[in-house]
Amino acid sequence: MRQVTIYDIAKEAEVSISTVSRVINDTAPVKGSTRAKIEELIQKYNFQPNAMARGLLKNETGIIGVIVPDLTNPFFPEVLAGVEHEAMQSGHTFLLSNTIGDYAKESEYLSIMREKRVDGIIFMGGRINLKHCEEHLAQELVQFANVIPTVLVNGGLRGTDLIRVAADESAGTALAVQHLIELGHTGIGFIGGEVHMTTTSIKLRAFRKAMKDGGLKVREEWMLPDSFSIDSGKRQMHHLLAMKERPTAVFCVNDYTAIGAIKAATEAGLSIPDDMSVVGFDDIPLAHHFIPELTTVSQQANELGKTAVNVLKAMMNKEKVKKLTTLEPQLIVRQSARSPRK
Amino acid sequence: MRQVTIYDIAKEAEVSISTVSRVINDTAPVKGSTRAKIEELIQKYNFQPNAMARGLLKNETGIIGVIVPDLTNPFFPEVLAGVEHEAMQSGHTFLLSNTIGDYAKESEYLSIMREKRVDGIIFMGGRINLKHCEEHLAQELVQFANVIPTVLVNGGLRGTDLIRVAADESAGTALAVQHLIELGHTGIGFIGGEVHMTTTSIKLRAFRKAMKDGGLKVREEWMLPDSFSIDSGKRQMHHLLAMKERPTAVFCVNDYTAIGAIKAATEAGLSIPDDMSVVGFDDIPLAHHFIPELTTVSQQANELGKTAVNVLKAMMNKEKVKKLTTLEPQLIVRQSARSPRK
DNA sequence: CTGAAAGCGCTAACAA
DNA sequence: TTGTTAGCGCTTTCAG
Repeated sequence: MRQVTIYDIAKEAEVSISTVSRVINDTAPVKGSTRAKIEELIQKYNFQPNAMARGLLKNETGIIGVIVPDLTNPFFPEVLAGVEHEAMQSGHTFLLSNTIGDYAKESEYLSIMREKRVDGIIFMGGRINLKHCEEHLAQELVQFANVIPTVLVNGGLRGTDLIRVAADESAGTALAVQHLIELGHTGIGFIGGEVHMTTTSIKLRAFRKAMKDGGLKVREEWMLPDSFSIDSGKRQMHHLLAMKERPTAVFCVNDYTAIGAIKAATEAGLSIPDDMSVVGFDDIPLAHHFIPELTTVSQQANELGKTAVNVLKAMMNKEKVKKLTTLEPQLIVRQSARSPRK
Repeated sequence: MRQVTIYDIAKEAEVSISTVSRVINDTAPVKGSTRAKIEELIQKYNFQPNAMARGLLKNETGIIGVIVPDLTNPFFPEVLAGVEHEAMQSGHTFLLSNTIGDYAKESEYLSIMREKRVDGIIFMGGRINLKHCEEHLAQELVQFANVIPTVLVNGGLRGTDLIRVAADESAGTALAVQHLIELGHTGIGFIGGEVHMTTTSIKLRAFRKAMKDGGLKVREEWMLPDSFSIDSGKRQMHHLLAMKERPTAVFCVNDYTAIGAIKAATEAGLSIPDDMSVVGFDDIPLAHHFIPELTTVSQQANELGKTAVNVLKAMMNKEKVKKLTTLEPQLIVRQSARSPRK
């Protein structure tokens, strides 16, 4: 089914294609009667100009590429919602790619996005979360960013000056740990995350600092990174429960691991928060509805998405933008943490 | 930053652009030495052909449009993951739109997708879930589908013969209710959903039928539709708890309402499933990790996404496809439902 | 094996 | 106010 083109409209209206183009884009005055006739025809055939043809000429697509590591982790849809809201304002749509942390897939998508000539991309997860990113992966992204406006969300590439938007995870961690300390906890554990990823090492460092600032000692055997899944939270809580001495509270790198930890503790007969306090990170929508409701740290995922788009738009307009835009996390106090039993 | 074109390559290689095109697409034999030179240049400049130019010519974009109602409901990311997996196989990418159930937004996105000349779309939620869809909304979609291959997921438009892929929600509901009946429940309530939406009316009807088949009477005051949110689940459970006579089990239209219902009951001092059984629908990832773990019905969201793409691809290849492809739901027995107390 | 040329659908000078 | 024309970057005959 061939779609109708500007030629079809022009022919039937007995004008040139330029005139049709003019009424479509309202780019120059057109006589009322011809305009009316053309508009009627556009209506009649439900004509939509071909974005590829236009894009080819104007060298833009109206498409923003978004690369996320894991759509099934509710944090990302939340960011996406923010991205979409903001993108829509300016008539941008977005091309989505789920990389499941596979670097090859990231490369592939990067390549596709270049072919498609997206107007800009927002990159999350994968290589930009690595403490030590392989040189060729880093270079690939740098080269990409040389050609297409790029913003990295919650990550970065050391030694490069790619534009970044990030929540201050260090401050967020401090908030959580301080809360636990104020509640009276003295033995606090750390669960989840992967040590080779910056999002974890940042939290690890902030955790140690907050403990020290609070006059507390960190017990190395209670430092239990693993991964970001619910199961890893469970696993490490089991681990903890098997010890003769346990912390009275744990900080988890995200809400998933916190949920896992609570699950494992509950199954083992503990009551959260009476027998142990747990705080999470991210404030996913379910945190509010879990039993018990999760005390956690909000990264303002939605805001993060909006901000990323706005920075990206500024770049697309060739405006000057800050290398790093930081969002302040907030502590969300709910039910999963309270003062320890005497 | 102008990107390099096929002309740049041709010039430097001292050949015509046709030859370059040939090596890119491997569409005709090219002398080894020239091919080598060209490939080297492509490498050197990191040349990527402009997809718009190619698309304009071949009249295809390699893009699949996906319209979803609510990204923050975990059911949809799950479907998307399936969509993506399958789309990738054939080199397709996807444009995503979140409509938050806003019909105007649906229209807008439909229009954008036509402009962008996507190769096909997958439509979920919104108008195709309405029991009575306004004529102009229906017509808009029908016209769209006339021009661009379209598959509707878990919905439809009565009176039209648009291609559909859907989980058998009726069978799924029966599975859940039968399970409850086998467990020994005789008083069963129904929570959540909106009566003007087919996904709800289908479940409502199947619920009534299953009750009847099981020799049970449905109590109208226990039929409590509302919406699909966690809060609506809470609200209706409160409602139920305030009655002098209550059911011993409730069927919820989705896992969100089930979670809400459990939450409200727990807060009111009941213990689930000891004091009341609850079954959900969808089997979102968290169903497995909630406390208690949710007994629910899986719609095979991931499979739904894959199937939709495969049907769509068949349509794009002008193959004949079935009007309706059905997926069988499965009962997932976990902890939130058990036999009632004597 | 390779080049010339037409054309995909549209916009934007430049004339008229 | 309108038409003519030259591309945007690429693929694909059709001739060599």
